[in-house]
Amino acid sequence: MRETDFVSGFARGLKVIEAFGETRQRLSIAEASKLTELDRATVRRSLLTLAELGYADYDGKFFTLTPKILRLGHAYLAATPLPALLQPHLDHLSEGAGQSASASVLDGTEIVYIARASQRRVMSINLTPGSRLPAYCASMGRVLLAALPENEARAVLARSELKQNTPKTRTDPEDLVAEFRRVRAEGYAIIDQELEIGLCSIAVPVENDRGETVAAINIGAPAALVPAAEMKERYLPLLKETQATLRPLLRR
Amino acid sequence: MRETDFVSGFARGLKVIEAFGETRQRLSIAEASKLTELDRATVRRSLLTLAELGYADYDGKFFTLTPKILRLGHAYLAATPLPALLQPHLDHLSEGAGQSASASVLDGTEIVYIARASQRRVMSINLTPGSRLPAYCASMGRVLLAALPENEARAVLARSELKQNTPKTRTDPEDLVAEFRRVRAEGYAIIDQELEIGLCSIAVPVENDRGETVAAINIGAPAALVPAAEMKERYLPLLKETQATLRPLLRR
DNA sequence: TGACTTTTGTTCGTATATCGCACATATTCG
DNA sequence: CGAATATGTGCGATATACGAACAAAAGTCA
Repeated sequence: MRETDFVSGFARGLKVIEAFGETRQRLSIAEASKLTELDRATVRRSLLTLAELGYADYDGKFFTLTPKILRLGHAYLAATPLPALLQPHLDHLSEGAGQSASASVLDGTEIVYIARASQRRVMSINLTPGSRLPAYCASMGRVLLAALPENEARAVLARSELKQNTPKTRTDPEDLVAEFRRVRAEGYAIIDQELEIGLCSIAVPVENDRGETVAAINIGAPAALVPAAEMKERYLPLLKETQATLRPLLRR
Repeated sequence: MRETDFVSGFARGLKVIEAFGETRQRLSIAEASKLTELDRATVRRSLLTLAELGYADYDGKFFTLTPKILRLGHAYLAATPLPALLQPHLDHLSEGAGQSASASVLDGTEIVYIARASQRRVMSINLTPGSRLPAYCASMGRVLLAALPENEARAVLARSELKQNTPKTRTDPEDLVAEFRRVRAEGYAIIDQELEIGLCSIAVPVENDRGETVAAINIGAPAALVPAAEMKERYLPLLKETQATLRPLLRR
């Protein structure tokens, strides 16, 4: 790609949109400038452009995103059949398990939630479609990484910041690669409080009719209610059942 | 706002992102150019920028959005507490009713889904967070419009394309304004196949502790299973219960 | 309170990047 | 093959970004 095939004004604007999120609902020009490391004048122009287009509100001091911004992510969710296809199965899964069920795909070193059926049970983590978690320490991430050729999985780990989130978090690349082999062989991954104390989850791949992994689904539960040792016997059958139901529905 | 406070390259890029969606998963440069009415060279630069940033894939012929694009809409969903707060209540509602439950807010002449709990039952409409429907003929839209001062509601109607979706669709502004009054007085709105034949729904406002309407929630059902006349007795109590549960949770 | 410091928002001139056109090239299809 | 359609590129006109300077507001402290 040539230098002139890049619209930096567009790239800068997208960066500004991403500066929201992370619990930051309202941003002043100066705050957005710091977060994006862009010049205040530039950020101001981007924000005013967003406001002019109706993607943001401006009260003279703070900018707030409007629901119109959802059109952008929705362009993906609507255009990709997968999320809509998975949703009812997640609802079923969630109801059957009495716990939250989610679906995600891999994007670089992170998993991205594309659909979710939550339960009333309050979890400290607030996940919605579009939420991201590091792949190496999430059950769906393990499943998705295990589906990659091993050198690619290693490359992702090399790019990942392997952080020790809890005392249980596994951060050794060789250890993780070995776990990927086990996941591939046994068809599921369990995370026991590696992401957050008190949170366990179990995931299986969603495969199309050719056996290619196109996403992952999981069930998450509080460790206090469901010990990691019980995750497999309680939820794996449900997940496998959903997996089998989905396979023939996924053509390509 | 001065002329130079607008970054047209950014605005053009956002338009290109929105060209996806509408069931269009893959777009060539020429297709995107037609949809956006932008010059091919411009669209090409925007698409290559998206690809360079990882928001799109390019196989040399077609561009496809990647899950990374969800970061943009997620910036709103994560920053706004409302969707996450409502989700578990929608799940509860959906489970209790055995039908899909949704929450939305008003954006101009349209309602935007911010959370949803769907049921296995297959509906022709595929709704996800970010989906949009015309407000005048949706149950949540009626509720949200009824919450506006009457002159504002009239202004929205004036800007709306009041389309006759089905023989049952009400399109007369005066008739609609009268219905808004009834909705305000009785606290709920029912749509009987005005949006689509075979689809009924009932909605109530979600109010904060000051009584201001901040969103709407609804339950939708196939007319074949639940006649419009039964919607009220079957689902209104559930909706009211949820409404009452939510009110004290919504501070401001 | 009032003077001083720091932070934030806005404006301006200019160097630079982008736009859209026109043309060149590539691909598709009858 | 030739027409039609799609994509890539060079260039002049135009729009944008940058950094600095200024203005205004907010915070700080005696």
